[in-house]
Amino acid sequence: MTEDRKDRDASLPLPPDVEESLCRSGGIAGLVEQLPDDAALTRESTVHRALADPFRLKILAMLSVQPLCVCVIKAVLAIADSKLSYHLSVLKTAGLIAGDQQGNWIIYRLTEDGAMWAARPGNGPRQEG
Amino acid sequence: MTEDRKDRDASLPLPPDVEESLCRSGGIAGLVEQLPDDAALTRESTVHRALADPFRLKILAMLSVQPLCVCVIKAVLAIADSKLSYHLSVLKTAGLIAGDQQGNWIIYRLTEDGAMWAARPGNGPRQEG
DNA sequence: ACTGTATTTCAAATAATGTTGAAACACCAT
DNA sequence: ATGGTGTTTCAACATTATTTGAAATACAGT
Repeated sequence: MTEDRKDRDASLPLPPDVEESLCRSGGIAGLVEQLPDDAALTRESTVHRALADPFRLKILAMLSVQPLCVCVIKAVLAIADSKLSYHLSVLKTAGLIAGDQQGNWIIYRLTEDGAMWAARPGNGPRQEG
Repeated sequence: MTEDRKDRDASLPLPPDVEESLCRSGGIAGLVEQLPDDAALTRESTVHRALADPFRLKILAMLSVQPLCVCVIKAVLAIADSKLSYHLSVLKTAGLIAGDQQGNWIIYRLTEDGAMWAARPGNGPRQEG
């Protein structure tokens, strides 16, 4: 399929170390083949963006303990309703949490994805090292 | 130390399910104790922010194969020099990559942290399922 | 229907991040 | 020193994310 794997490096001058190991990787074409496709990268960057905020990480950590209604989360975070709602919507849109209505309340819980991202090195209770 | 663990939930009305399991978690105070501290959350959100971009994830994936000079990364990403430099600086600032000068080139590689974050579910080569 | 509580939505203001092209810097070879 | 190549920095601009307070929605009890 790819006709000229190694030839493509020939077009640009490289430091010796890189040239050698790149050659072993199958040249630039070989390197590219080992990368995730763009859709996967976009999907993953979306999750990271959703996790790129301390409030949201804290929400995830809380839900990691147990499902909670908004009012408890609000009591812990001590932020305005609308602000909390915004952060919840970011997490929900990213597919990390889901809310189930129960009477007057909405109880949020981790989704399968959310649980996967919450259970991660550096996410243990309290400081890590 | 914490004098009134369970009393604090008494102040706010909760859905029965949440109230019960929250009680088992030691009330709101008990829940809070299980959360990472703010410094840890901030630190982690910083890493996620650095990973919240497809270009940067692709760079990380590339360096996960082998160390590379900027010109090779540029050839794969096909973006302007200054743009690439910006994204490299974000990753470098987050402590995920480091650059070693070698003659005219700068060769970037994953740091220990970078390798840890690059080796992650959903980061395998090509689509995941 | 009406009230009260829990939560979300909206639009406007602010802040943070990403992009661009030009200029600067660092290094090697001459 | 000069010139060429690889890479970064800068400032202006464009885009996107976050915060805020007010208004809206949804539900339960009366």
